[in-house]
Amino acid sequence: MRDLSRESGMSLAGLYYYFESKERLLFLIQKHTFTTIVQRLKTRLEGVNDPEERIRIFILNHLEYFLANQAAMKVLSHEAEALKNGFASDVAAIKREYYRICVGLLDDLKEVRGLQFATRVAVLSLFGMMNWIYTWHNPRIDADAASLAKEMGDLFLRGVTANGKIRKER
Amino acid sequence: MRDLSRESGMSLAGLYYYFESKERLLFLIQKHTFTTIVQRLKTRLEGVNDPEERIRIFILNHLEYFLANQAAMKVLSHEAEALKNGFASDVAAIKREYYRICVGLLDDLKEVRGLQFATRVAVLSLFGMMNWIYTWHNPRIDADAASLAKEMGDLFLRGVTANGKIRKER
DNA sequence: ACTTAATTCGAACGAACGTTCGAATGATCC
DNA sequence: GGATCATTCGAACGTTCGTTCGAATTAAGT
Repeated sequence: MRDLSRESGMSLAGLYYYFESKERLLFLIQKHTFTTIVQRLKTRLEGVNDPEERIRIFILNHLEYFLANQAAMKVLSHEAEALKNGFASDVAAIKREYYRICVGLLDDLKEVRGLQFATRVAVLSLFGMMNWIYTWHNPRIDADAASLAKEMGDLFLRGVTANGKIRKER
Repeated sequence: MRDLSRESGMSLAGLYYYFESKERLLFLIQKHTFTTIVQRLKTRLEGVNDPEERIRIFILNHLEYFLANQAAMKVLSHEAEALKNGFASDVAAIKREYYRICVGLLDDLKEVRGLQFATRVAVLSLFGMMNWIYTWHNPRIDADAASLAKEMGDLFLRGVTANGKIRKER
């Protein structure tokens, strides 16, 4: 809170005039963040019917937000379980909705293509892949969200062995 | 430190007889953990030459350790950057070695199979996939390390669209 | 101009945390 | 048994943190 006070220019006591506690402030940030991500995702998915393309949109939407707000997402990832029961359930509901959307996208792909895999593990692996980015992404070295979304999409959909195979004398 | 004191049965001051600071204790835990993982991996890789099999061993080794010490790995993931410069470099060296091993495994696969993909992104995506598990794995619901290693290995190597395709009337 | 409400802040409180100190206890060797 | 060293601990110190309080300042309405 003292850090926020310094950075925002408002006194420590002043912050408490607007936010009744540190926990409630964190709650508001989390709620706003996840609501925004879900909302943007829904807009982007409108009118797109191809299951694979929809999954790629999901990945791009997620990565774009994460990289645009990297510092914030780092905090949110770290404080994911910091909310006490009263606040936690509200945020958990939004997260669950987001999770369910991803499950839906994968199940659609499964049905259309006749695939067989554990959806839960696939979804959570995809989240891991995307969320972990806050630990390593360096704007000076690494590509932007669009490129990374393409690469991670290829990886998730086809794996390392099925992408960009080049001819090889044999 | 007070938590450790309570759980271990030794007094708070007693802990400081064995560990000169909280930071040094964290350093020792991190060093021991990562050294153990690397060491076990090297042993398991001996005598295995098939590049794909070697990657599957890497994944299994990682997941087994993570799930066997889930609580500990949760802390280590959270405190990854908590060490001040003096301690950090030592741990960073081991982590870098571990990272380089994984890069080597993927480059081998690339060469033998004539593949083309960004190794850095692939490795870090794989780490994300595996490390994120501490946020969701529930022993009562989810499979054990061996099954998950198989699933994540399939996913990483072939993606969701190339595994377990079932016949479908069309 | 005066009242009322909204906003802002310096200063402090109480709890938690990392750490230290000196004394007590236990073990070892002569 | 006494000297020496290792081990253990209760009690505290200094700092940081989340939070509160009362007063000061500003804005709004009549």
